[in-house]
Amino acid sequence: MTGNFDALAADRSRLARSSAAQRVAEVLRDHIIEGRLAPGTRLSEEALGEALAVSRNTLREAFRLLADQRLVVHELNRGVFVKTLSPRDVADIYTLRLALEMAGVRALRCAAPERLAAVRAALARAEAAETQGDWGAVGTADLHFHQAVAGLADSERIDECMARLAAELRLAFAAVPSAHGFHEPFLRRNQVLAGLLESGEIDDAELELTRYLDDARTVIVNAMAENGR
Amino acid sequence: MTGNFDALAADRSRLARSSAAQRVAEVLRDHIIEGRLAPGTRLSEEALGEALAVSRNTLREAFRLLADQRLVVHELNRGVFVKTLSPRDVADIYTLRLALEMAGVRALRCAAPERLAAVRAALARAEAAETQGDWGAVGTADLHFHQAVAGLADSERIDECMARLAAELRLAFAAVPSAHGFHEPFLRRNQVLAGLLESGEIDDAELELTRYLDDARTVIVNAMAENGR
DNA sequence: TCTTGTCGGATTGTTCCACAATCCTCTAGC
DNA sequence: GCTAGAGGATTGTGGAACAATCCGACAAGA
Repeated sequence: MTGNFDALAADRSRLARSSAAQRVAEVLRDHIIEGRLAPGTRLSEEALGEALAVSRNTLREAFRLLADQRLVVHELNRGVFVKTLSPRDVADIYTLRLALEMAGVRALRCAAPERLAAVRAALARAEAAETQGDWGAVGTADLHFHQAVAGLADSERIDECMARLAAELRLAFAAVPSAHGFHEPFLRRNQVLAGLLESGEIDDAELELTRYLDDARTVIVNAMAENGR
Repeated sequence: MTGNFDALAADRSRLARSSAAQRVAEVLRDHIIEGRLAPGTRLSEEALGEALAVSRNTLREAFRLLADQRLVVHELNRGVFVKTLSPRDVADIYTLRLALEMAGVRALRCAAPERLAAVRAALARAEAAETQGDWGAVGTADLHFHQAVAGLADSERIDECMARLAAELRLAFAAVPSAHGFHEPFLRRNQVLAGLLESGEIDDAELELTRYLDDARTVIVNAMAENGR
């Protein structure tokens, strides 16, 4: 029998190389998330293939990957377009977010409290970014914080869903004019929520989470209504 | 201004033509779900392309679509394989299911009760299938019932997640030996759950749903443990 | 006998090209 | 002003070729 290499198996993911399609998808993803590719932009196969020096086939595979993450939409015989979020989409995203994060909070009822380490760490990163005035980083940490909350449910699929939602949320964040003004109050409430989780006040945490997401949704939807038209 | 054709817009999806890749994915999906392609089977690009009379390019696109639905897994330079569900996967699926269906139930607290129509309809189909002794159809109706429960949340994304989970659950159902023995008790509990929803006993419905999913998970995991080895 | 190095076949990853199918725009005609 | 149709541009699909990679078999050495 071979020795016990379970510890190594945990790092198996680091072995995974990536295909050209995956790398292309990653590049496009970053551009979309950071707003360098505006929503609604048509992604021409020929133009992009030339720009990135990959073939149309490879590019099309990358498009499929991005469509998974709902960052682009694919219309038959018309091509792929950078996703444009409607206020309805934002509301929908927050509905799913509530379901997933609520599952995390509920799981804490009968789970070891040391699972909160990831939540704590994300919150700390957000606070550090705040002191540096880097509100972009605060936004990133905020997403990680909420992914950690959902992660309390200890479910790969929930984590995957949240990761996808996080990418979509980036698009939504792009709609708010001031990152500082938007994130600052919610960072405070992240701290409140984390406190409730730490002290085991689950009922109150559920209530706070519900209100938190409701308020965030409202802020973004209103910002989109003003901005968009 | 044009007339109000919102009623027609609801049927817009029926207009959507489909690409060859989508049709190929559908065919493969059916074969996988019905167990004609055993879990773990390697799907050779060359062999399948010849069997279905499509090019490798098209087939690879179909594989991407199936990978989305988690019905196949793609390993770099090794190809795609029909997904093999582990007991851990089943447990994970039920964790996400609980989160999504719970969101539906909770939404009923402040939603019009006529939203229950879809739930009622799915339950009726399950009962009709039972009287005909068609336990395969009962299984289908059971999935629709629970999709309808999650649908109470009125969220496209939740519906999409549930649809995906339903496909994965088909794989799990394949693990239980007797469709009758498996579905019969859960059909009874679907009726109980529906009754609680109809009468607005939301707290009890949440409790029943939690226990229901917990029991179903246990049954399937045990069946896999016996069957698999 | 067990381990390790190396080779070769088979399969996937990627590119390139060709052509059909479809969509969009623009124009001619009423 | 509106409709119908032509034309160009783009995507959908098929096919072939080569590179990269994996896997099993075989050989060499301890």
